[in-house]
Amino acid sequence: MTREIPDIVIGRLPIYLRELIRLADDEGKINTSSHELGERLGISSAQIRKDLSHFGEFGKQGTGYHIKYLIDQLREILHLTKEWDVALVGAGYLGHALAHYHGFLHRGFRISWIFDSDPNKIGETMNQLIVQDVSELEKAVVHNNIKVAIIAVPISKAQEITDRLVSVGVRSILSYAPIHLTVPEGVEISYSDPVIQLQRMTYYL
Amino acid sequence: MTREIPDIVIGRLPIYLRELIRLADDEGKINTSSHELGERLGISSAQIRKDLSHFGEFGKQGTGYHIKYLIDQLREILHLTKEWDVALVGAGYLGHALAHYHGFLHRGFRISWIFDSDPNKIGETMNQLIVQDVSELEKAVVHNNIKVAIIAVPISKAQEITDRLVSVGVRSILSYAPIHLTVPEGVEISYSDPVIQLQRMTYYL
DNA sequence: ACGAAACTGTGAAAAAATACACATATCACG
DNA sequence: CGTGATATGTGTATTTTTTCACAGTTTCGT
Repeated sequence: MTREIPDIVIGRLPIYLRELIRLADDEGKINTSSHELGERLGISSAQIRKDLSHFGEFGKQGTGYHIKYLIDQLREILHLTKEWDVALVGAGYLGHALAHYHGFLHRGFRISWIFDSDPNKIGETMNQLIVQDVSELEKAVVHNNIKVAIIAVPISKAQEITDRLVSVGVRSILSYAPIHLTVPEGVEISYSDPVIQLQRMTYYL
Repeated sequence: MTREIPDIVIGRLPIYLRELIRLADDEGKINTSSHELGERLGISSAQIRKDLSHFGEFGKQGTGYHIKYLIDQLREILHLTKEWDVALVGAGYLGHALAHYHGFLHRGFRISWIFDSDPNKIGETMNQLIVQDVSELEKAVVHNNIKVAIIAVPISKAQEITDRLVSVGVRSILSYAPIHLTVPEGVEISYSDPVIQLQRMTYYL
């Protein structure tokens, strides 16, 4: 049972989780089914059941899933039972937007440090946090045992910042720099480049 | 040859394009190979060749690919030979960051309109553009024949804005709202939710 | 108490995506 | 001019992912 679970399955779990929370909190539902969830997400019910079956049996035949219970299970699977401290590198427009984003806190993450190299930005306050000199990066990451970081720096600095983060123990990186980054085995990286997404879609236009 | 090309293949083309441009512009290279490109992107060379072979024969045996030529071909395939006007809906922190992002212009997109519903934001200037009342959305989209939009509004308004965009002809939507949106057949949608990406990675922590 | 309806979890089948491996072409260089 | 090194494009094999379809459980209404 606990063999290697496909990455593609892991990638769908947060989407299930997000929709389940919406079902529970916004619509006050208690139970749901793979069919209902799939309908809402544009995913087949069989796929949802198969995905969940990698981790255990969370539903009940005839009844479906108890939403709160499934949410708890998914949170455990995804290691979201604690709140992860996140280091944000880059305090430009995007860093600013991320610093003020309210969506992290209820979903398992807290931006706890913001770094920049621009002397004009260092010392500035962003949503309660003071922008730190990026030269303090390693010290802060080690000292606070940070495992998760977000990179919002220019292309030219992205690989260097990545290397520095990895060197002090960061193992999950979300990068907004439009460039492929090289990381060692065991470090997860995820990209967000709006242009890549738009370009994919214009193919169909 | 011109049968249906898998979406997953289309999704990789912009990544190839981005790296090729980097190879040409930043490193001054003239030629490359599927091996070199794959090495840099963490993709197998066979996959790159197979992907490209869906569209034609762009390389030369023994030599590889002429970068500029391949860039041009990819731009044609992805319909990036013209510049797409983009409507940005939502002028909050994120909309602000997107409005100021310099990465669109050289890669085929121009944010041409920004909309918001907040009277305090309407009329404000953002990177040369004046924030418009969202009630003008339909008129502007139709009048300027806009096909591409970016949504940076709260969850509660995302589906409504999506429906309105679609109703006036928008067919490619990039949404930053953390919610699944329903669109009719023939409309492409792409999501960006940093939390989903982070949650996927914490599984491995 | 019982039949119909609504579900799950899962082997097995089907489909899709990736990797292999090789015939063939080009180039550099002696 | 010939040889070795380097590459492509692609048919085929392999692997991965998705879908099918059904036995079995639960609930509900009567």
